[in-house]
Amino acid sequence: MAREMLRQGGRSARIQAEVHRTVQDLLKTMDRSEITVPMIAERAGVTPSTIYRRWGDLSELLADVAVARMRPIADPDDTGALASDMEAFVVQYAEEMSSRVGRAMLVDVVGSVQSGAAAQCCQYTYHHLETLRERAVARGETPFDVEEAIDRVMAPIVYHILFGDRELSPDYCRTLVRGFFAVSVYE
Amino acid sequence: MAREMLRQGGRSARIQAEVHRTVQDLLKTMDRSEITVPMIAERAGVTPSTIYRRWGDLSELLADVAVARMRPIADPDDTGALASDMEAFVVQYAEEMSSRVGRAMLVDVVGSVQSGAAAQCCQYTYHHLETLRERAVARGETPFDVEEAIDRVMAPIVYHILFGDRELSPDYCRTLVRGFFAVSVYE
DNA sequence: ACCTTAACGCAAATTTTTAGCGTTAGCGGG
DNA sequence: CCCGCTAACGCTAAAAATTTGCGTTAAGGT
Repeated sequence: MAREMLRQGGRSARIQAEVHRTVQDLLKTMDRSEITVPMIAERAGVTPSTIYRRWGDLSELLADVAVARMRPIADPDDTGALASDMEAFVVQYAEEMSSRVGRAMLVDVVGSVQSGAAAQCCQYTYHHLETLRERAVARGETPFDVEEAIDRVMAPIVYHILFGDRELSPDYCRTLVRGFFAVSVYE
Repeated sequence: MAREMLRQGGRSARIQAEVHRTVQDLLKTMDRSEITVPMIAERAGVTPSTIYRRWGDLSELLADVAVARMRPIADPDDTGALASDMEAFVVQYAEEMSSRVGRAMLVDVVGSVQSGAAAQCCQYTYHHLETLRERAVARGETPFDVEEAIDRVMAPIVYHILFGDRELSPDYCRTLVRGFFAVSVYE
């Protein structure tokens, strides 16, 4: 997530927004491996050195853009019950992330050792699951352990996306969720 | 894994071995982000163009080296019982892969879209687990589902390594293994 | 309104990557 | 065992990307 900006407004913010938008546009058209910093700079109307100084290199920039895209814009859908809430959330997550660009985003985020992009990314999913949990509690349903949900449901999905060793059908996702609720094996 | 070599012996093989060895040496000394192709080429005694032509770019080369390093040299230890076999295997895997270079290897492998490095990598772990399963069957123990083991045990470990959101203590690994054997939730 | 300095643009210097071309040597056939 | 074919390499020049120095612009505080 780049570094914390000391100056958050004005020109600096405009450039960040423009560069982000340009990268997202390019990702629609071409493959991640074809994108270069000078290419982004030209389309965004900035000089390459600005990008290098601010983000360090291409992979950091891509990771920054990825976490920004993954930032939740809304809470998960409320379907009325915990099981269906989580099912919907997980299926949608798998669908988005198993796409060509989705996988690339995960790889970029995970590849960003610095800048805490990886940490930020899994904070987002943690937060979503926490929302589902609180919602369940408010409904009077028996809650669940968020960390266990990550291990039992999210982790397998991410694993298969990254290693590409298995198709991620909605059915498979639902099986994971049902297995999770069927029995808790922690503690 | 580069591309299939049409010529597998002689000079070509020597160069591959020398480049691999050089990369591994460099990874001990410096960070992955500081390594460059010309740097590798010089130390390995080859011209950079050779590396570019053969591996394409740095990330492909690093992924190639990573899978080569991850190639199993021996079967997992035989401790006499399935549960302890898997415990030992998983704890060792977590230890190796959560290290600085181990994590970098995973990232490189996962980042290598082409070349099937990712597929090869998870084939290795699949094979190891399959070995444990066959061994268990031979002993007359109740076998287990390898894919379920990947989902329930390996996936969480890889997830936490890549996102760095949790310490991977041996205790945590053992909890995963015990939870896996305590109950099967598939099918 | 003024001051400080983070962040930028520009351009030169450096490094990395690509591409052309001649040479070396692995491997199969005679 | 020797020969021919060509994959793979080395070398070099050109192209592209990255780094760096320095002057300029404009946030954000006083």
